[in-house]
Amino acid sequence: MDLNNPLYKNQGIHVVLSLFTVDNGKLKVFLIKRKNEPFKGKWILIGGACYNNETVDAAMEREMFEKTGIQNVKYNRFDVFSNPDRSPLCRMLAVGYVGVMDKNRVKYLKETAKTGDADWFMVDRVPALGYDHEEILQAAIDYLRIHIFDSDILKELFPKHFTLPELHKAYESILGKKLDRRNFRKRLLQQNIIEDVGLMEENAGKKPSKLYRFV
Amino acid sequence: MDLNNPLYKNQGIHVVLSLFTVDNGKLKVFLIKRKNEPFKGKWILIGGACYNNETVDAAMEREMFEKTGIQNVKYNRFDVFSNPDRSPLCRMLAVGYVGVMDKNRVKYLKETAKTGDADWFMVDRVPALGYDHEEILQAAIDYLRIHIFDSDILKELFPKHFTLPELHKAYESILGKKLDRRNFRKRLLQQNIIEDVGLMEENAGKKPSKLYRFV
DNA sequence: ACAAAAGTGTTGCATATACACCCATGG
DNA sequence: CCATGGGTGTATATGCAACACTTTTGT
Repeated sequence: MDLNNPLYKNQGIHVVLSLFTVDNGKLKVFLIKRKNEPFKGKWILIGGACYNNETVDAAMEREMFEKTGIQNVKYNRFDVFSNPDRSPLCRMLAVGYVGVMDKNRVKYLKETAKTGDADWFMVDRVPALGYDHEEILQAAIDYLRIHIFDSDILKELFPKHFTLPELHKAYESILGKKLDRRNFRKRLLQQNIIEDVGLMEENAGKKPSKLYRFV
Repeated sequence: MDLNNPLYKNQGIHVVLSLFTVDNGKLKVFLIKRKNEPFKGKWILIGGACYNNETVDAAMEREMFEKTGIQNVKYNRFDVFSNPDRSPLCRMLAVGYVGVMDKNRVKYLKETAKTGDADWFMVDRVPALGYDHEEILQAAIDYLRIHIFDSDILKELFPKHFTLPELHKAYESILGKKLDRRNFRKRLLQQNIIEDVGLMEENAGKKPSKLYRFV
């Protein structure tokens, strides 16, 4: 294999993270406004180049930490995006990830060297995105919906306690449809991924709910 | 993004195909003996570099055609392998694929510029492989076993007709366990991916089976 | 008629869905 | 005491697993 063969010279690897949260019963995604070319002024997903000494997972964790200040959260690698023209500078392969977290824990800087601004957007009100990130985001949403019940990917959405009605609303907003309250409860409880904390909600203005946590 | 930044210079993309067949009731994988460095003399899976003007799927189809003479078959992309040291020459990311085909249709050359030899190996009698291909192969086998019932990936194993007992044996050899004949038949038939041809097996030395084909 | 393998049907279990009632709180 | 929303149970349907008998061929 010849390193200078123009057929496969100047290739690179992107990691791209679709980071979701549920805020006020709405599924939102974290976007960053580019300050530099290419796609200056456009919004994009969290992402960047994978360094030579990193696995793609390590690169994604580094990007997540740099852009959100959060570490050690669960994420899922879900697909590869390899259109040769997806990045204008050189041929970049993208590895796509899905992550979910509590929006209040994300501490992003309004001004950094590479990013101008950052914010959460409702997934049905997303602006035009740079690169092929609209395609990647749509694939990420599809992946999240398919795997929401067979993965504890929502763990980080409630880092401490939560009530089942809260979790129920989160599922409904992600799936975009209603789920029966009672069946939802049974299903989650017999999955053994959540447990009763033994405490109750307080001052809710209604009958208090039990508090649960992910195990 | 700086194209000469040593942090992400000289990266490349491999596509790696674990091509399976079922021969004499045994699951086998297609391996090629390397004729050149690196890993000269070692056996490896089908694979190669992705060119700059190709998607990874296109690169995999090209590699499959170059190594087997077969085109237009179903394959599944299943994971990414990104250990920085997985290839000795430079940092190469690998995209893993699974494919299945009729071994008699594979026309490989015993001598080519890049490969010395090629053969089918029973998956539990595989020699030491070059690169990280043992890890990739194991992941491919796991993927094949998990997805054998929810995909028509076996279509190419029987390009023309087949009997249900034949298909049954193929499933058992891939999964490495027994499956109930009657439940297997019901399950396959109600998936609507196979159909009765209307003909019968001939001269089988036993009660003839109906012939089916994939739709 | 017998051995070998193909073809078919029934039953039970587990999981998911549909659905109705009671309970605790704040006002 | 009433409105709101939380908590629980039961009946039904569907999918998968366990299992036994009949049929067709070659010898």
